[in-house]
Amino acid sequence: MTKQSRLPTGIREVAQLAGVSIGTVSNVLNRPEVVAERTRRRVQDAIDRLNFVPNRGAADLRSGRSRMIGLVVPDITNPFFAEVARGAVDAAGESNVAVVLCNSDQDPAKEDRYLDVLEEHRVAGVVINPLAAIPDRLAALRDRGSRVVCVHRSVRTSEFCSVAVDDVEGGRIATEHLLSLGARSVALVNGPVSLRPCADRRRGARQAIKAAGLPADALTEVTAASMTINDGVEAAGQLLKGPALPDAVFCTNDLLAIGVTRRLTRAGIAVPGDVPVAGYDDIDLAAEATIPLTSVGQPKYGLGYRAAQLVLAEIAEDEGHRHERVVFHPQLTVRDSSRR
Amino acid sequence: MTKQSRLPTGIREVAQLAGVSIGTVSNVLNRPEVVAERTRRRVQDAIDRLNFVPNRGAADLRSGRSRMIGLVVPDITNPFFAEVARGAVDAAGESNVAVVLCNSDQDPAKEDRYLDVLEEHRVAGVVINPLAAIPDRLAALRDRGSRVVCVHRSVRTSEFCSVAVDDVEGGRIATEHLLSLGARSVALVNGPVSLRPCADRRRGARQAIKAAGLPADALTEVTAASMTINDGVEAAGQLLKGPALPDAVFCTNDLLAIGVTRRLTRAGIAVPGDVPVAGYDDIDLAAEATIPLTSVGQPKYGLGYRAAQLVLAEIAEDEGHRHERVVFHPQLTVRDSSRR
DNA sequence: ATGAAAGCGCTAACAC
DNA sequence: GTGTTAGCGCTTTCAT
Repeated sequence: MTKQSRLPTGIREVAQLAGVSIGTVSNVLNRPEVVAERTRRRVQDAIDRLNFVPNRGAADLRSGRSRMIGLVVPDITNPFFAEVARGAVDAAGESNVAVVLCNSDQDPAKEDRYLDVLEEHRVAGVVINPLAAIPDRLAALRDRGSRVVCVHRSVRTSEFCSVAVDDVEGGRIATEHLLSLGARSVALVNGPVSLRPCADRRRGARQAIKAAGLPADALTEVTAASMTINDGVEAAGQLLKGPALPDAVFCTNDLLAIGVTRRLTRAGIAVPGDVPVAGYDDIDLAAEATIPLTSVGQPKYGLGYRAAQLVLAEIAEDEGHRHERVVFHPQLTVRDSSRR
Repeated sequence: MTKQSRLPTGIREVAQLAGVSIGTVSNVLNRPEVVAERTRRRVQDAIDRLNFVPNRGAADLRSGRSRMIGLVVPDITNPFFAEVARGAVDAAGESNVAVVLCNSDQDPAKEDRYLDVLEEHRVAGVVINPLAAIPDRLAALRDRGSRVVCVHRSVRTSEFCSVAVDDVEGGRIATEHLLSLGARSVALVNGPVSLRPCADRRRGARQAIKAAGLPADALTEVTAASMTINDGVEAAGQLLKGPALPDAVFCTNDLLAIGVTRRLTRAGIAVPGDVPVAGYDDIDLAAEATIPLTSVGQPKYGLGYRAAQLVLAEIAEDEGHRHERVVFHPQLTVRDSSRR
């Protein structure tokens, strides 16, 4: 361990020890190629000996740049957003950019408070999963100099870069898979269609039915109030009370699917033997369930990673930037719940 | 939307519009009580009209303070640390302190790189789940002016504040619970005892056995190479091959417990009827398993929240601080897997 | 109660 | 190639 001087060592002490000016030290820090090899080494030695760590805040202040971005998610405790965060932090880390984590909790007031904090810190950019109603706030943020990219929520305007995954496609491939198993009728166990993802996934399911040449009523719908395992159990109850069981069940999230599977199994209906089931999101629980669940996965890590990349690129481009709308493709993982 | 001046508005433009000096503006920002009500209002008006947002970085630079802390966890994707992070971010948020998220990935090199970044940003403090070997690095960080508190890992020295949960106690209460069900022998399905938590939980289990007046060999041990569901399945296989089944099984994590339960059930052994099972960590999967799992839970959110509080307190105390070692108590949640 | 002035640690022209 | 100098936007004495 090197001896520490009590006062934080700064660029000038490095300069003094190396016998150069502070400007030169700054140069070896930021544009090493411009300084003579010999001096560069001497300065580097001083830096090492003094254990000097440059003050990024001071540099940022002076240069007008910033080595920080903000990440605003509803809740880092949600595994989906934990993955997104991981991707974003990794991407930022590669450029030595720090990520400030904010949880909006679906609460506009909280979101606003955190955006204020990010603004005060003059972050170079923000990756955000925005609440529906906040486009103006985001525009203001951008006008203040922070680049903004939206993740996993389609923004009407093309004012920002955004990255999302195609839910219509997800609904389609899940349903196609079920149909490929020979199903002629499928039940859609859905959450509130007021939620964009639920509406989109349904749209995809309908497309698949239609494309298969089946009548529209080959797709029956059960709508759950929310999207928990218990809601799935209840939904399956409805299915069981109906006139005829569907040939297959597509649930728009995994918890619903697990609930449905449990209820069906308990009623003596074999999954997948009698009725194959597919879910959505591919949460950990899907793979680890008693009957491993077929599910549509989203490239969560990729979402975050790409979003951070976009924001970093936009920062680097420094004016003259065309917004990009990246759309990822969901991916179907077939497991026992739909294996014949 | 208020009109934006193209150039970011600063304290001086506020001063000009309000007809006061910049010093006064600074005062209404930081010590409102010291400025006359009338002036305060005028300045506040100007701030609002100009939509002025103070530059925290500049303020920090000048004042030597900092409104940021770092959070270093192995992996935010791990639900345990996601909860910890949530707690830390919430606590920091209450003091309007930004949290920079870092994932060390159990990789000393990465941890080191992130600590460098935090150092460059001159964060006021760091909440960290440190790798075993890094005390010196932490000391250096602290000497550089950042307060450091360790979370969920006992640090030998009392050089830092730390917050952790008592694993010995956790092992004890789980085992006591199993014994209270009438078990006279229990199998401990453990991970590598080179891991501190595994060793501690075993110690707790032994304490419980001893306290119940049972011979030491009433506790049999199976050690798994790692701690997944599959390892649990295998461990249960060993149990089944043994001369006699134990009266109960305590697994030092939930995945092991789920694997054990599956294997036992498949072998016709009823859980909890024939053999009650308890796990550890109380992950989501525990409650949602086919047979909901009894498990020892840790106050993850609390760990993070308290850790951040400690670091903020230490920052505020500004010298003359006695390090605190906070120990949380684990809590047993009884579910079907051990319900008679 | 307010204003004037001196920096915080660094970068970026610009001279030499 | 290197040194000088003027700030970045703000806080903080110290006068007034």
